[in-house]
Amino acid sequence: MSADKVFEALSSASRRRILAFLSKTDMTAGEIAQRFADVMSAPAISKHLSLLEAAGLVWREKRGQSVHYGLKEDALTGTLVHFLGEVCPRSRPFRKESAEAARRKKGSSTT
Amino acid sequence: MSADKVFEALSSASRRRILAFLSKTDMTAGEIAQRFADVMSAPAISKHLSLLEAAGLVWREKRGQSVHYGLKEDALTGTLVHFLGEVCPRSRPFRKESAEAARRKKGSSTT
DNA sequence: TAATTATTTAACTAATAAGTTAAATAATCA
DNA sequence: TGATTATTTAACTTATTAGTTAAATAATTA
Repeated sequence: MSADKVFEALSSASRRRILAFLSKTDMTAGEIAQRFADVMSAPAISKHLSLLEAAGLVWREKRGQSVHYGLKEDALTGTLVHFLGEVCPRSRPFRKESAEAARRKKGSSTT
Repeated sequence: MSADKVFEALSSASRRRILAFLSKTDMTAGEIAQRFADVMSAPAISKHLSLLEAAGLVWREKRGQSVHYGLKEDALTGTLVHFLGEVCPRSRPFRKESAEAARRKKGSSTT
């Protein structure tokens, strides 16, 4: 679950697309492979999923014949937010976004 | 300034260290090279800086003999926050971090 | 102008990555 | 058991990356 592995995993547009696809719901390897069949073979998807799992960004669970994969949102956001904290401790846009998120969360009580 | 180039740029631990080093203040290519001299040559640093600039993560300005580089925080946070929004629209840790950031910003008025 | 300093470019090497197809493994079902 | 389905592993190819040293470029100064 090192930052190295996370950023390595995120460096591929294919893997980022897989993560985005998983954001809606978890899915089997076959479903994911089918979704990207126009662009990549099933073994290629399988390798991407292994790498994503090694980076700690997805979980994997075998159920019967299929293997289900799901996003580990906390690992992803944790790493990126931590990195942002290191590199831009006082970034304006991040704080802006943060303030918005906090506002949405609380309703308009802080407005 | 594509997300592709940003994630590509961030995939290297060396480049992430350069970014973190630039977070304190901007610096000349020579100063940066000196900082990492134990681990990498000046031409290697120069290539990393070019790549970071191509990704839109740093600016470059020639002043006299030297070339100064500085972090473009907004580009970095913008890309990562946008990506998080796509992949984990309702991530808990991000919101938690967001709430903290908002709190720090406002003082303890919301506590 | 010649020498020095700062940085980048060129040419190269070694390692790694992303994809391929074919074969192996594992679970289910007739 | 044998066939089918789902997924992964193996073996391989091609392209890219990160680094190297040596040479080129550009600005400054003696």
